[in-house]
Amino acid sequence: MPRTPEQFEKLREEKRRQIMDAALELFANEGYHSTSISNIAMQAGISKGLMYNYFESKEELVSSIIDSGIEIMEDLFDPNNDGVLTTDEFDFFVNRSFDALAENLSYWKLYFGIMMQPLVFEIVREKYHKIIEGTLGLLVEYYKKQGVEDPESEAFLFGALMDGISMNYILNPDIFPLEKIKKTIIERFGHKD
Amino acid sequence: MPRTPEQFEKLREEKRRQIMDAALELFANEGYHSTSISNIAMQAGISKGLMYNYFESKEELVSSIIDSGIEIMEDLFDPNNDGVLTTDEFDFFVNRSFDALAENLSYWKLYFGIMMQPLVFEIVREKYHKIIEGTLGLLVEYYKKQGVEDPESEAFLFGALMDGISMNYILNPDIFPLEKIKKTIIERFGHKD
Amino acid sequence: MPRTPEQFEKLREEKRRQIMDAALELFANEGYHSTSISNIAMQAGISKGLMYNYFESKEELVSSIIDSGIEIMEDLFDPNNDGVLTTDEFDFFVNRSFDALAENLSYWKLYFGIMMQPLVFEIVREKYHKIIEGTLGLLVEYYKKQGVEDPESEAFLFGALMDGISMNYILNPDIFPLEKIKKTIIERFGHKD
Amino acid sequence: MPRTPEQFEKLREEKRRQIMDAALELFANEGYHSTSISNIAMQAGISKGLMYNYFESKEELVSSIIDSGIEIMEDLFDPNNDGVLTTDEFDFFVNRSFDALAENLSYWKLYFGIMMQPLVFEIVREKYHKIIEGTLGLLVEYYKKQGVEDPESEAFLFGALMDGISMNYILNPDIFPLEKIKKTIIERFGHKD
DNA sequence: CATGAATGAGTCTTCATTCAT
DNA sequence: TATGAATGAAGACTCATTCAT
Repeated sequence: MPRTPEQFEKLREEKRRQIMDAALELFANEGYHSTSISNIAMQAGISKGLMYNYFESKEELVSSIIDSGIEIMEDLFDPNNDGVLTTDEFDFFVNRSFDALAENLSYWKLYFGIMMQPLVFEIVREKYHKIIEGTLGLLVEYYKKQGVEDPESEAFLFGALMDGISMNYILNPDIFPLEKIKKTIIERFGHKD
Repeated sequence: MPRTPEQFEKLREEKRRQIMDAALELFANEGYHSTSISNIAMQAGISKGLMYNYFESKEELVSSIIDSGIEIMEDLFDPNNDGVLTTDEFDFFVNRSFDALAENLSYWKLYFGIMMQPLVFEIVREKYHKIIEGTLGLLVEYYKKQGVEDPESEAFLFGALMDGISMNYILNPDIFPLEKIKKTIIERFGHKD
Repeated sequence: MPRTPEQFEKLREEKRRQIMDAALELFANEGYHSTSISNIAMQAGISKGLMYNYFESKEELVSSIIDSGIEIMEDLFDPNNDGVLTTDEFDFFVNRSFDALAENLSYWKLYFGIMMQPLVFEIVREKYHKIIEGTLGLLVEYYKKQGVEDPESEAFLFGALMDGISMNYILNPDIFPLEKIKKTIIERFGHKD
Repeated sequence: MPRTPEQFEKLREEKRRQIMDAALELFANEGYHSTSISNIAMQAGISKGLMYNYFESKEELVSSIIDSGIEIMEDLFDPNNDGVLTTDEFDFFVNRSFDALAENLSYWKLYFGIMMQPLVFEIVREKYHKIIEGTLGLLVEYYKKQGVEDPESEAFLFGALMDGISMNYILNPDIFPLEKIKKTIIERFGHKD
């Protein structure tokens, strides 16, 4: 009695997730280039060939992982989707960002590792660019409303700070005082009065 | 007309430099893994075999490049080496840091690219850690003197900010308003009164 | 309402034919090695696994296709099976051969493609050898009766010509003047007086 | 004391030839797809990797072999290059063609094997097409001069015959009466009076 | 010192075939 | 009977490194 298409689809989705999880773990901890398909297959408990039943190539695999991370990221910003950031939303955004960072350390390791690799994955970088630009726009509007003198620079500065904090936390999660920093950020970069 | 040992040493050093420059250029623009020894030799105008006369391996080559970058970095901090940072020295440090960034973009691309690659360059990372710790110490002292409430967090924050700015500038040197940001940094993170 | 064994057998035979047709199409147009079982299954509208229910292996599949083609070929020769070729039968043979060629282009593409592949299909080749030998014998007898000086050579020549024409027509069906050539053949190689 | 560029060039050319010879042998006897780079390297007495020092890919290798065969082929036709075929040249051409066939059996096996493979090596096929067209043109002129009624068809017929003979001889060099056929060809297709 | 030919382990990928359901 | 997930052996190709000259 053969499985129904629905059963197959469900199995496929689960296995896909399983492979992506295994791959993310390895990519994050060993680097994309240093992780072989063999490694991934072993970690996922499957055969080498099976990976290609789920992903067309190593590149599509990492691209899928990144994409699925992007979705998380998108939810982070402007939760009610009205194109405007309130102070409460700003606070929420900072808090949520760092929570997400701590919760998905592997993903962010991979993300930063890839973003800093030249040439590779221009596609991925383009996707991020769009998100970043959107966010920057939101922030500029926010700082304008807050009466900041040079809102654009302020937005850049804040963005850089978020990146820097993320990077430092990723490299040294045990030492970096994320919680304290979080508060400071909100005070000094959120409410401009 | 045999050359003196000194002349030999000088020639050797020049050739080493020449290879390192070629390699840096390629590593920064194409990535470490995507750059082959062949590429480097071609770019340096020498033969593949000769490279191994100057560097034991690809890894030693990249390690040497990083090391030589570290020296530049070391000179940046605490110029008079007295273990104390004055406000003028702080300003100077910020300015010099960003100038160095703009001047040696390739090197910093490589540096960030490698720092985010796990496992591979643990050795390199250790060297950096030492420097960072030293610098952090200096900053903490500085902020203490400036009467900052939580000098340690402030030092971390400042460090993260510097990293974040560097990273953003590296990824988008044409867009990122480095000069404006530089001034803001000095105002907001240098003089605490 | 269970089916009778005969119905089963008929269904089986139909499905077999369906798979063979799909495979022939692909083998002929993409080549044997470039055609995967997946491709064939897809083209035949069945699953990969089911294919193995009807054919033991890819090789048996192609072998079956060839065999079924051989049967057509056998009917071409000596229609009344008396072991002797009359001039009318000769004419008929030439005409029928080329008609069959034009009608089953895919099959002949496959046939020639495989015949020129060494080693792989020795078995197939042996079967053909037998047919060819039989045909050659018939032709030799025919030319003897026609009073040709060296009937054996003439038979070889005629055989080579038929192959050559087939090959050229297969490679360039649009350019090759099959109809004209057909007539010439009959005139120059059929009636020797 | 390093080798001079000339020495290197000479060594390279020799090794290239050595690899091509090994590959031709295998391609001809086992088929292109059934011959692995490993096989070729073993046959040539070199390592797998070295092949790629001399040829960019398996396809470039076979393409080079074919190209070098084309050169032989080109010399066969119209030896004095005046664009006109005399009866003597026609005889010479037939003789030379079949001599070349017998001498380079491996090459012609490969050639026919590849020509009958669909899709693969369109490039190769295009090169041949040009040669064939040139030759056909020559033949048409030749038959016109000889007063043949339909010179174009005659040229096609002759071309097909040459191909067919080649094919049959390749498949059965021991049985096929090449010498006799050669004479017959010249008599029946060379001198039309 | 200098060259580039040579090696071989390792990489990604394909695909005929098997098997649980 | 029918499905497609799973396997694993094999293939083309890359590249850091060594070595004869």
